[in-house]
Amino acid sequence: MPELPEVETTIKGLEIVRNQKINKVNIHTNKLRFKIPNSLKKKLLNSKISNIRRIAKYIILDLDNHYSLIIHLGMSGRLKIDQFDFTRDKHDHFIVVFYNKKILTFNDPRKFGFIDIVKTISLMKKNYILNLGIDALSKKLNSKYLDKKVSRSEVPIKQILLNQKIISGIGNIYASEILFDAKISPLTSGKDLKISHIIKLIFSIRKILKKAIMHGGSSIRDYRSSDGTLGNFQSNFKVYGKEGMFIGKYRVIKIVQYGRSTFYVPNIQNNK
DNA sequence: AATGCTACCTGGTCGC
DNA sequence: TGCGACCAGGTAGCAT
Repeated sequence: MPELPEVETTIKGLEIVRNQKINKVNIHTNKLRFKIPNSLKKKLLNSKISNIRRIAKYIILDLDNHYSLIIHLGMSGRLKIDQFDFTRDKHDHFIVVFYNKKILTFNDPRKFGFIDIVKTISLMKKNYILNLGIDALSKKLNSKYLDKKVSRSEVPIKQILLNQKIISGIGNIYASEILFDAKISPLTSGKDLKISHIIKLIFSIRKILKKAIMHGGSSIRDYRSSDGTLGNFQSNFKVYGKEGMFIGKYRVIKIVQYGRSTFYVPNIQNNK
């Protein structure tokens, strides 16, 4: 579910617990993608959320005790905020209760997400953070950087967009949407991209992701931001999940690259 | 070093 | 209505 826009939307919904102090922590599932650190509960209790931020698709909750809680939503993870009428749902793995009665819940049917806690000062040394490429919405993402990264690569651009070590934040849905917007074929090797393609690509990355954030994240099946609002970007997908539909006189087709679905319109995405 | 593939896990949908 | 096959937003870790 969660690509950069969904994570960004989730984070906005978490603002309600900024500066709130943690009263209780319940861990119902010990192992998600990784084992939840034994010390996690102890470090969270009676600490206060001092900052809420995003690094790529990682949600970072900085605490006032010099630790940071890291949450990754994986494929199906969600954070919800409840108050008063809370009942534990299936797949609610991790529940944080604040002194102001707000309740933060991590729900993840497929358990591909994870939760970690580290000293804030060593956050950037964590391998999964350290190896991330430039954030898709960072101003540092420019044509010089991207060209350097891809100009000798045989890998198709669709796959390059999914490579978090090059650009972080883009996932399988927005990769298709971005390439359609840029009129670039997903099959194009990095080395075959001209600098003009790369400039267009960066423009489309920003345009598509910002638009998705404005719409509150995507809505594949039932995506909701943490305050329960339904994201509504799905209606704005041009090609993702639209196999067989027409755009003008051309059909959207679906192919599989590296085991992932790609949707595109060959006649439009012709690199011209 | 780069790259391609599998595994992790649950649930929804589709065809029979 | 039931059952199996297949698909789904991500990425670590392995083999090549």
